[in-house]
Amino acid sequence: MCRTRAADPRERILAAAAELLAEGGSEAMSTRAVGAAAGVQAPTLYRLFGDKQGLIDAVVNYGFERYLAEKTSRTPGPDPVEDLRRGWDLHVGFGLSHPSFYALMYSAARPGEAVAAAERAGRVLTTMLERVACEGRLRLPVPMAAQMIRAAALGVTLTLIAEPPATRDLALSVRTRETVLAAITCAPAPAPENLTPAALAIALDATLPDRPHRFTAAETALLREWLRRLMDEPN
Amino acid sequence: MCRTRAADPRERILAAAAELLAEGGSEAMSTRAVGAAAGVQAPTLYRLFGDKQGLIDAVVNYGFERYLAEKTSRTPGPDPVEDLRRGWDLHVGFGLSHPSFYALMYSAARPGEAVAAAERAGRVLTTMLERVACEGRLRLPVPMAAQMIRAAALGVTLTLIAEPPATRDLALSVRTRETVLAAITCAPAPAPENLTPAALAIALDATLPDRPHRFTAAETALLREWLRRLMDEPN
DNA sequence: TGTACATCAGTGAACGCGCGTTCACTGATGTAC
DNA sequence: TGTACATCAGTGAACGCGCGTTCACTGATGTAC
Repeated sequence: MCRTRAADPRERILAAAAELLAEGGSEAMSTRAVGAAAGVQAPTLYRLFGDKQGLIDAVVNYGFERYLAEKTSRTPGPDPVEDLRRGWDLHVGFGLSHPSFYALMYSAARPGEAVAAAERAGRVLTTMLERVACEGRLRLPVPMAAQMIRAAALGVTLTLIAEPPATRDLALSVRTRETVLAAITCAPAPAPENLTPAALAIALDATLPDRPHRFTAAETALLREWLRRLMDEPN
Repeated sequence: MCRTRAADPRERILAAAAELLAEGGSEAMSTRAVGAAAGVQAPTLYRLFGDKQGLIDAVVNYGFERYLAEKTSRTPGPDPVEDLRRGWDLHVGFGLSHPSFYALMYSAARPGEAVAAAERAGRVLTTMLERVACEGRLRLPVPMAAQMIRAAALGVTLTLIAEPPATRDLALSVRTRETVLAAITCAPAPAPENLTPAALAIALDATLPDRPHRFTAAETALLREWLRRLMDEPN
């Protein structure tokens, strides 16, 4: 018996759905089309993924995972700001090479709930920013910095996706990236003048565990409040 | 005969469609629902708007127009950068108060074609930037600056829309706005040190008519090429 | 002023399609005795 | 080792719905003579 298809129907379905999504956008990924392309009857989809939304979530994760896997290792480099730069380019690159996946992941404004893959990417960003903060090189609190980067990268990626590939100009991405990074971070060397109270407060806030050793909950809360007050100090 | 409805069916249909769109998003705006809400049979829609897409375009324009109308006059102020700021806030404000309209206008990634309203807004932005350029205060060529502002505003607006209204923080918008504006423009007073060759080239390029007086087409093209080369001069 | 007719914005009803989903059943696999 | 039975991943076929769209017709309005 020659087997031209993966034995595992789950894998086969995900691959078929991913291809339909890549070729024809989310509209092309109907349950019927997926079933037909994977050589599987409708109830199989429902047993494996619950419902259509479950299938969508699974297939977006599948595409994102595969994109990450084909890229270089995610081990952090020596310069955390350089890591941010690489992460930005990875984000934009994924959007441009998989626009339908990207749209489902980020711009399909389903109320409140984010796709698992997007949340994972968000946590990676937060980790990177905490490393920057620990070096005293972050000018903003981590959540604010993360939100700014994410929003700017989203806008740039969607803008470039909307552009016809012929006129697409990555200069928009590079320029916006550098603008945002410059606004968020300080110079590479932790020069003394960058170790402002604000930068140090941000660094401390990012380093602090949820409940520091020998601190009560109330003390921790007050400390955090003070740190946050310091973050707004002018340079 | 009491008439509780606008006499003009076109107006009635647009109002009904806009309400459906605002309440239930683009899915709720089916031709049948619109017809029922406006008290009109299906063929009337098709005679007035051609097809569903025509209706969508019309209703998005309708919503955008009404939003603009209820805002203050669009007369330019003395400081063109301040106008950019106001325009940014107008953009974000429209997105937050009319998320479904906004999604159709900007993020519904239909291949290539933009909605008329979005194009109009884009032209307003370009005009504002040209005024900034004419004062020698633009660091980037107008199209690049426009694209950066638009991309950043898009990302910020979509991010805030995705946020549940309770945790929405306009600080993201303000911070990103100022970051981008600072990267794009120079100081308010046209201090001599800002009148770099690059800034002046940008100003000249924006001021220049399509075919300057007593210039041939070839001369104009070459001049523009040189100006563009000057724009990349480091500060 | 009155009649015949063209125009056209609307109505009422239906067409056909593709969708997400589910019902009843089959056949292979593993397990208890 | 052999039989009876439970489990469960799959099949084949259908349900019912809402969608965009269109057909054939009506009744009001304006116009020519």
